[in-house]
Amino acid sequence: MNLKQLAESLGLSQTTVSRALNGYPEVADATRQRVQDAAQRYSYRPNARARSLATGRANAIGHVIPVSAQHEMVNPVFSDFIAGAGETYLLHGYDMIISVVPDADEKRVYREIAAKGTVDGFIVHGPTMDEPRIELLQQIGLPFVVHGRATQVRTPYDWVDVNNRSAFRRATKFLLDLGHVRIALVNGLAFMDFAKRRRDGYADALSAQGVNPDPALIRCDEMTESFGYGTSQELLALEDPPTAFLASSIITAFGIRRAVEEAGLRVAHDISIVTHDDELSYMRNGTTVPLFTATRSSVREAGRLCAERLIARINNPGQALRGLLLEAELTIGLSTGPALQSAKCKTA
Amino acid sequence: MNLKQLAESLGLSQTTVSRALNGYPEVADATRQRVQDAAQRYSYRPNARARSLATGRANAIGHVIPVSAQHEMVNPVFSDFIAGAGETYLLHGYDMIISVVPDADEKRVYREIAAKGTVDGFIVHGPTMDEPRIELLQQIGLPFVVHGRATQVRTPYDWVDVNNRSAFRRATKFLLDLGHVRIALVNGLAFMDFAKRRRDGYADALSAQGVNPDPALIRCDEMTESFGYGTSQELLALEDPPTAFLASSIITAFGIRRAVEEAGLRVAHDISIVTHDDELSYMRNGTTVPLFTATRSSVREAGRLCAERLIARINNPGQALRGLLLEAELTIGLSTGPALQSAKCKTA
DNA sequence: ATCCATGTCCAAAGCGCTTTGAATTCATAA
DNA sequence: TTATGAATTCAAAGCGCTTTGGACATGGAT
Repeated sequence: MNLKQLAESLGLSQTTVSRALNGYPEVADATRQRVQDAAQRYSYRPNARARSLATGRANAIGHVIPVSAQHEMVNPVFSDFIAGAGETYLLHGYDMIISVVPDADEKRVYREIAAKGTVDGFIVHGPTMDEPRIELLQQIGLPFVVHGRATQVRTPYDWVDVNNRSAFRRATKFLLDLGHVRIALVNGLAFMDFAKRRRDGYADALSAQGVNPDPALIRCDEMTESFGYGTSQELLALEDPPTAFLASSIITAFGIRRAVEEAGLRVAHDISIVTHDDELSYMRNGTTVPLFTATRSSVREAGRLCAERLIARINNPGQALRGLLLEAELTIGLSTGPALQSAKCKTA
Repeated sequence: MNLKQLAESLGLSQTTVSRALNGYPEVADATRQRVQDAAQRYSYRPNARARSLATGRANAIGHVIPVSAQHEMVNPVFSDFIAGAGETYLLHGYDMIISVVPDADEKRVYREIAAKGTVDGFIVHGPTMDEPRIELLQQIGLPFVVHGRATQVRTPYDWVDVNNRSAFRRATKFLLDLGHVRIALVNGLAFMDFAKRRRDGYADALSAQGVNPDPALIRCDEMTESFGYGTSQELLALEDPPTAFLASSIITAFGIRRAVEEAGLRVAHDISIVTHDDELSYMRNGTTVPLFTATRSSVREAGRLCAERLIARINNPGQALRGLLLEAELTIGLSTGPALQSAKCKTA
C-alpha cells in the first residue's frame, strides 16, 4: 500500500493524505481522522526512501567503526554504547547505520557516505588526541557528535565525555590515602585521548602527594583481558613491584586479577585494584557489592546522550556547539585495602 | 554534484552517464572513459536514496537486536559478529542497519522496517528453539539468514550455525576420558536453541559412557562473568561437587575460573574447565598457548558467512534455501587435567 | 539504391513521497 | 450584493536516479 493507493481508496488527493498523516494544520479534523483510520487499517507506512528523497533528510545516523590490526574498535564497550544510542534512535525514528571500515579507508568512507546522502549525521567513536576526523567532518559539513574529546583540536565541536582526568585523579588519590605509593596504571592505547586524560589525572594525584610517576609502572595497550594479565605478570615481577593497580577497563582488570591470584597474592589484602567501570552489561562489576573499587560511568548512558545531542543538532543546526562532561562515581568495592608494609610477601 | 549536473558538464544525457557508470554495454568506450574520468574528478557518488527509489533495492541489511530485562542481545559476541558481517557488507556495498528494540515491539518493528522499505533482508540473531521470527519473516517475504537454528521450526530457511551438539559431545567426552564424572554444564539461557543443542551434546557423551546427567549440575542463564562466578560457587559448595566445568562462553569461563581460584582450588590440577570459545577479539583465549581447553569457532567468521549468504540470496532469490554447519575445533589449553581421586581436597 | 542489423545516444516516464501555488467553498464584513 | 478572508482541498512540480522505448547514424548485405 502506497500513498497513491491510500489516497484513491479515500477519494482524496495525495497532498491531503500526506498532510493529514504528518500533522499539518490545514486539514479538517474529520478528514484527518478518516485518513488516520484508513492508514491504520491498511497498516500503511510511508516508503522511507521516497520520503528521504523528497525531504532531503535520511533519518539515519552513521557510526563508522575503524578496524585494524593495531586497534580494534569493535569491542564490548562499543556494543553497550550502541545499545544506548539505539534506544534513543528508536524513540526518535532514526535508523542506525554502522560501517565497519579498515583504518586506511576511513576518510574516504566518511566522504562517500556523506556524498551518497545516507545519513544526517555521525557519531565519532574513540577520538585520538589530534583526532583528524573532526576537521574532516567539519569540512564535509554534516553534523556530528564525538564520544570523547580531542585535546589538541581547538575548534569547537559537540561532544559527550566522562571526566576521565578527575576520575583517575580521585582514584589515584584514594589509593595514595590507603598508603599505596607504587601504583601501576594499566591504561588504554597511548594515542587515545581518554588514555591521555587518565594518565594526566593519575600524574596529578601523584604529584600532589609529592610522588614521582615511575614510567615503568605505566602500561598502554588495547584493553583486553590478556593485556591485563600479561602486563601485570611483568609488573609483579619487577624489582620493586606495585602494590596497587589502576585499570582503564574492567576487562583488563579481570586480567590483572587473574595474574595477581596466580602469583599467590590476595586481591585487596596484598594488592589493591581500582578500575574504570563502564557498566558493561556482560561484565558487571559484581552483583550486590562491587567486585572492584571503581570509577563508574555508564557507557550505555553516554550512547543515549550522544544520540540525543546529535538529533538535537540535526533538528536545530544553528545551536551553539558544546560539550557535555559527565562525572564518574567512585564506588568502593572488594578489591582495595591498605598497603602492606612490604609488598614482597608473596609467600604469605 | 548530481547526475544531472555531471551530464550537463559532459554534454551528455543522464541516461548515457548513468549507463556508462553502471557498466551497461551500449556506451562507446571513449564515452565511458570520459564519463568515468569526470565522475572521478568531481568525486561524484550517486545519491543512495534516489537510486534505491528507482531500483527498488535498498542496498541495506537489517539487524534487529532485542533488548529486555531478561535477555540482553547486545553482548560481546554480538559485536564480533557485527564486525564480521560489516566486513562483508563493505565489500559488497551494503549498509548495515541496526535496530535496538524492546522485546515486546519486535514483531511490529520487523513489519515496519519491511513496509518502510529500508532493507533488502535481515539477519536473525539468537534464535530460540521455536523461533517465531522465522515464520514472521517468511510471511513478510523478505530474505533472511538465521545465525543459528531453531530446532522446532520445520520449514526450510537459510542458516549458518556451529555444530554445537557435536562440539559439546566431544568436549564432554574429552573430560570423561580424563576421568571426570561429575561434570557441570554452565550453559546459556535454556530457551536459546544453541543452549539446547549443547545440552544434548553433553547428555549424549555422558549417556554413551553410562553416566546419568545430574540436573543439579546443569545451570542456565545469561552468559555473564558474574553468572559464571556465582553459579560455580554454588556448584563447588555442593555435597558432591563437580570436578570439571563445561562453559558455553569464555566470559562465564572467566567467572568460573575466579570462583575456582577463590575457593583455593587450582585450575587444571583440581578442577578442569572447558569452554566454548567464540574467538572474541577482546576476550582472547590466552596469547600463545590457549588458557582454556576450548571448542573453538570464530563468531566473526560466522558473521561474514551469514552476510555472504544473505547477499547471495538477495541477488538470486530463486536459489534453494539451505544451511551451513560449521565444525568447532577442540583445542587443548591449560585448564584441563586428569580427575583427582577425590575432589574434596580443598585443603591441599 | 535499399534494407537491416548494429552501435550510440537521448527524451521522458516512473519510483513514492513532500511541498508549492492555486482553486474552491463558505461565512463574514463592507 | 460584493469583496474579503479563512478553511479545505487539489494538481503538479520536484527530489535524483534508473530504465523503457525510440531516434539517428553507420556500414555491410542484398
